[in-house]
Amino acid sequence: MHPRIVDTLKRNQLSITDSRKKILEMFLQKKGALAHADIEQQSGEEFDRVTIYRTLQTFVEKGIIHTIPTADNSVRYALCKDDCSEGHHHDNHVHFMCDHCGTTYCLDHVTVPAVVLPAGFKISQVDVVVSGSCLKCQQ
Amino acid sequence: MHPRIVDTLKRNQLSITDSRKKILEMFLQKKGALAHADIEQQSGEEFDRVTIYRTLQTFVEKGIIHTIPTADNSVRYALCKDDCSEGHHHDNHVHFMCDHCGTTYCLDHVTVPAVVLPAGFKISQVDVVVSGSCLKCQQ
DNA sequence: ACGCAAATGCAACAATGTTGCAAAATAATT
DNA sequence: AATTATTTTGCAACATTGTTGCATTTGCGT
Ligand SMILES: [Mn+2]
Ligand SMILES: [Mn+2]
Ligand SMILES: [Zn+2]
Ligand SMILES: [Zn+2]
Repeated sequence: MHPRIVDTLKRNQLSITDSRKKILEMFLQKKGALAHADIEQQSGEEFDRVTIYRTLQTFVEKGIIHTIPTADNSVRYALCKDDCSEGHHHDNHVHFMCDHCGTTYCLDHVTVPAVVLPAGFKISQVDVVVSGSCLKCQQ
Repeated sequence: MHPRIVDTLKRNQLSITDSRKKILEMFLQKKGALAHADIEQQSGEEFDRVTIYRTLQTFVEKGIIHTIPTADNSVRYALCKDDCSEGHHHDNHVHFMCDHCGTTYCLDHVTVPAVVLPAGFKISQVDVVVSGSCLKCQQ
């Protein structure tokens, strides 16, 4: 088991349960975005669907993972960097989704560009989601 | 009835039906994004849910409307400009969704900024979706 | 007006997500 | 370590969203 797991849960005042350990481990290993369905498949009947929904919700609230908007409106999740905390996400990087294999990447080193809007719009968050083909799927 | 309705349908080789006329009229009047649910409510039992799904699908394919990715992963649609055509959308403008009232705007005059990705990623589309509070909801 | 092609409505289904509540697991206390 | 208090889980039931097949209806070209 990944050493950071128990640590992360404790730091966020979450009790250490099997499902939380397992789901957090998936994110630490996979190193990419996961959808609810991915987790359900990979865990293979081990946990109830509802538990997975609630665990993901909790992780998002605590700033452990963030949601990723995608062009096809499917919900994906990925690990946050350390500076996210309860109710305060700072994941202002670009996301990429491969049209071919569906893999979703957090491009941590590509920050979202500044956007200038007409007067009257107050910006709270800018999401940039790029689609195309990824490294593996280049033909 | 809006004069452009029949024209638009004919130009796209679509037969003129009640549901298509009515749904297209909603987009021409509303001047903003519509969700499937909005259309269902506004049309009030007039059409079957399935017909609305199929009409929206057809309009997207023909380049009459485009989908809008949102931070909360709900599906919205808005009118395309005239230069979109069957299978070829050119709606590369920024979208704004108000956290307060939920209204979604096409900011036609704000083009999406260029994004530079690490080598290996081939870009086919960039979506920028901004959240915040809109003109009406400014406190 | 007629016949063909396309669109619609209905039913049935699938996928995704939410809620209430009793049982089980975890954490805190003695 | 045993007991109690608190959280979390699993289950069932339900809601929402979207898809598919097929018979019926509608629109369109002749
Ligand atoms: Mn990310
Ligand atoms: Mn738009
Ligand atoms: Zn790929
Ligand atoms: Zn608003």
